[in-house]
Amino acid sequence: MVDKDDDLGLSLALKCPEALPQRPLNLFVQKKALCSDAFHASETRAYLRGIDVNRAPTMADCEDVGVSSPNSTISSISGKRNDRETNEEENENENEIESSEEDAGGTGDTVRKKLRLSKEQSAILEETFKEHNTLNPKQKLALAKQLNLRPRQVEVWFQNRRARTKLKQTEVDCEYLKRCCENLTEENRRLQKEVQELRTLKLSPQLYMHMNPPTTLTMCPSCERVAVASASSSAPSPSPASNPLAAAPHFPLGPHQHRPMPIAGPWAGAASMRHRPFDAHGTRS
DNA sequence: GACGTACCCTGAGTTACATCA
DNA sequence: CATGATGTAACTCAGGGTACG
Repeated sequence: MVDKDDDLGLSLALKCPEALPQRPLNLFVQKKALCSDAFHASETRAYLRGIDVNRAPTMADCEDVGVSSPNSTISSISGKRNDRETNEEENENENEIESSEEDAGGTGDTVRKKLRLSKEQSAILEETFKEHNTLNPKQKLALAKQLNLRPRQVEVWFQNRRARTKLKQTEVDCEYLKRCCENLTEENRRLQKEVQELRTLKLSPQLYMHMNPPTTLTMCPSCERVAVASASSSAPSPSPASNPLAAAPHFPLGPHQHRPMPIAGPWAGAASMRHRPFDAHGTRS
């Protein structure tokens, strides 16, 4: 088994939250020992009712009574591989704890009490989690001993803590993506507006009739296209109007400027003006 | 080496209790 | 005091990895 000691800092770098694995429902997968555990679940719960978990755990509370998920010692006790080193240590830990028959449900009442970890316990758990967000069995036992909790409780705490961390990271990522989306929307709006202004200019003959006649053809170094009328009006290639983001590189704000070209006609003028700098009102500078 | 089985661990989702406004 | 919202301990289930025969 992989030793988790050296793995995992605190950061769960969930950089792609939407890529979370989708679980296919596979009813045919053979699962060991789960049926019996599931079967006992309700009994277990009923059995648990009346146990005060806000005290030091007792033998009666411990996993070997049946209060556990399939991960716990229930399945491991009969385990083939029998990492009994672990279980022995767990039992040893559990044996330190006094048994309390009455707490174990003498009344048969059905109340699942819930442990509230003390501030000190929480602080220690948090500290440990910062160091490594998963625990190997030895660490788990040591921590359980230190906190006077059952190993299972430490295990559950780490599971839930990882889940919370991941959830938080997902929220952060969502927020970030939301802002990206807003920025892009704003950029899109701005470019659409720019296109609209260019179209307006194109339809105003007096604007371009007074232009100085261009003397040379120009070519955009980015797209390598000469600003020819037919190309600008009918070519299917991306234009600022249809794809502002894709066209953005063709509208550099800095050194990328073009000289006018000697083409007559409204669209020709517009085509050449396409690469001319405009002020905020869409007029030529 | 491939295969089947048993076990262990973890993530995801859910439940239920405790606490607080 | 009752109630809804929220936080979280504990649980169930499914899947992946490993050991072993």
